[in-house]
Amino acid sequence: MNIYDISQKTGVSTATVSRVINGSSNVSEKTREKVLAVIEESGYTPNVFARGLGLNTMKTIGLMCADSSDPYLARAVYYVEENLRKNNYDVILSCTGYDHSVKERQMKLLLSKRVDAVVLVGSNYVEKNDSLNKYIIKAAKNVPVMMINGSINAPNIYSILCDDHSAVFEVTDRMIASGRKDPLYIYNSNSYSGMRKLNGFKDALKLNDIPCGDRNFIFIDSRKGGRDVFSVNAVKKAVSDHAAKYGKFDCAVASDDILAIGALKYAKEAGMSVPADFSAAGYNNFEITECCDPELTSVDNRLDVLCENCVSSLLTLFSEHDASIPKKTVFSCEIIERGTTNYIKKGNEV
Amino acid sequence: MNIYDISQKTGVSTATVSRVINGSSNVSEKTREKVLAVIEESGYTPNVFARGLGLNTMKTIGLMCADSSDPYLARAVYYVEENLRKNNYDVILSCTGYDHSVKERQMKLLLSKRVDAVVLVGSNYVEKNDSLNKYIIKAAKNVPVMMINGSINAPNIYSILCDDHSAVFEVTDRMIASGRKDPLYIYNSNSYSGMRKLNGFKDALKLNDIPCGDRNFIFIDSRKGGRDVFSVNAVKKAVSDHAAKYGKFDCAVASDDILAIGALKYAKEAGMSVPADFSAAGYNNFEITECCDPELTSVDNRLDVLCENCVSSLLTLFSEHDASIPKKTVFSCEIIERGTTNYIKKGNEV
DNA sequence: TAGGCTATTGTAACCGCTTACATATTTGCT
DNA sequence: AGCAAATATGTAAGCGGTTACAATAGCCTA
Repeated sequence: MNIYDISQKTGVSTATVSRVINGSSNVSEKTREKVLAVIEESGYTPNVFARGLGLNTMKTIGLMCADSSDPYLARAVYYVEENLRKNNYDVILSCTGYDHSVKERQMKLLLSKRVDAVVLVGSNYVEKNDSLNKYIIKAAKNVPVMMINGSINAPNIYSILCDDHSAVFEVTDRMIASGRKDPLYIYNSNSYSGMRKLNGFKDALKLNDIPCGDRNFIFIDSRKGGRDVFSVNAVKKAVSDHAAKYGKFDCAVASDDILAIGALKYAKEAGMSVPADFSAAGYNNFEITECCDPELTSVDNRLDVLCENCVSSLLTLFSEHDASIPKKTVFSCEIIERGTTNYIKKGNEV
Repeated sequence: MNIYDISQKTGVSTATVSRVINGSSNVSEKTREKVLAVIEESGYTPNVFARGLGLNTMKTIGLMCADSSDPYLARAVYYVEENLRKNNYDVILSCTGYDHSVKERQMKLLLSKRVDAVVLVGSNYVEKNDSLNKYIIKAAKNVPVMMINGSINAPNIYSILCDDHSAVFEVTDRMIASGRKDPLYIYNSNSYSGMRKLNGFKDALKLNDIPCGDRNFIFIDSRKGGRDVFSVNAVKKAVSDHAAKYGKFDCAVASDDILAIGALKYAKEAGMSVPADFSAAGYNNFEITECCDPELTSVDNRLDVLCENCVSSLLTLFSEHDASIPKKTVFSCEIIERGTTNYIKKGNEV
């Protein structure tokens, strides 16, 4: 069943059938109806390969992320897919893990499928001289690259970010304003956005004249070892070990909700009450924030907005030949206050 | 840059180049090397559309699920994608939501892309006379359909399940054995696996001569209303309302960890201590089980095993022309005991 | 009614690859 | 050396669409 069969059944040429299928205006109403009727009746579907061959596009975009089972990335994948599908684009998903050589290889595969664009989400493509980085820049010559929460400054690469720096700065600053003197920062990634968060914390300490050294940081590499390293209990142990070495802290700011919950668990076991003795704030504002007692203050980084923006930019790029979209778009985050913090300076007022 | 260019540069025919690319054995070693060298040097990539046109396949499978941001489904998506990619298959992801007409439409789209197979995950395609059901059966005539945690009995449709019935039965039975007299079941789906879980609970009550009526069930439809309905706090409220109407319960079995955590939150607020006065068990065994205090007993349903099996079955189907794989494969679950239950009959022994 | 214009339709080349079949080259034996 | 069989390579016909260009039909004006 191909376009020729349809043309035979209707008594018109394949060109006319093609015009009907593609909604060309140069077809008489009578012919259009006749053709559509036959197509409907015979259940004919155009062959995408043949079409792709001619047009060299298949309305498909490649979506790369390290691990689509990570709650944050899973949500990003969902939003991007949802928005693209609404616009009749398909998504080829490619989970790469965190190894750069794997990422590079899989991106090559994606491009060999002639995707119309590549979306990189939650990426840590930062190191300037990294081979992956160079490859991405090269690839962008053929196909637009959108980075969600990542950034490379090169032609045809666009980034969409949330203002992680400000968010962590603000969280930390409020923590200090509410009377905390000794903040701990727990982070899990040295990606582009990971670094921006880290600097937000450092800047807040600096601005408040709080000394800042090794004792103020715990790095837990969520990319290595999976759930043995990154689970709530693993984090609890890490915080506990850190405190054994450096002494107690009165609050924790974290780059992910899991980390903050690990810290809270440590605090409780150490006999501190929350938020009186120990305060904590997470990041991402996932459901898990409702699971602990008291509930976790967290940062909502508007992933839905970022993803929507990513897709609409892409569509603009596709629709207009010389369309121009911003190289970099930054959205602000929102701090969601819950029971693990008492930002209203309670400590000071009493 | 196409196969013809390569053939010109090497001085052989396009047929020979094609043979080299596809690893045909009928090429002399000398020619092969020469061709590979030119391909490598020129960075040539075969056009997948042209190839697909001839072969009518693109080594791509369609993966449908309701919501890839749901932790359970996200994990399934990840495992399936990972295993397929290892074997050089791409995955087109299609998130459908829970509306059957949308599912049907998107499955059509997937098939129009000539995917080599469709994987349906976490599906509730059960009602026999449903239009979607009929459509899937029809579609399976053209392309194999694998169902993970779903089942339709028809040619070319294969299901891979975990034994949800036994798991919930066992959880409930142990609950009763440890002294609980008044179990509540909270569930969120009337899908195929949802029903099997529900029946596991009912059977356990029956076997233990515990009366079983409306008061023993809360249904929270996770498919409607999203996080307003399905969040921990929403569940807490639902359980609280239910208890207000029917009186207190001494334990809860749930079809998802979130539900169990909601119940625990209710119990705590109602002044009960866990697990002395109130016991709970969840399902899926996600990280969230470590977030509550005490930690949540849950069922590990071996999603990784199911997904791996799904992919390897698919590969068998593709590789051998008349391959035969089981119509239905059932894996058993594992109960992970944590602090919210005291199965060792503590209650009785004291 | 011829001529000119526009709206509609048809013809056929092209997209880049695979592969059946035809042809050329080796190889192995007598 | 001569010949059959095995191996290597080439030719060209699809695969199923899209679309530039050509052809035709329909309509209006002078």
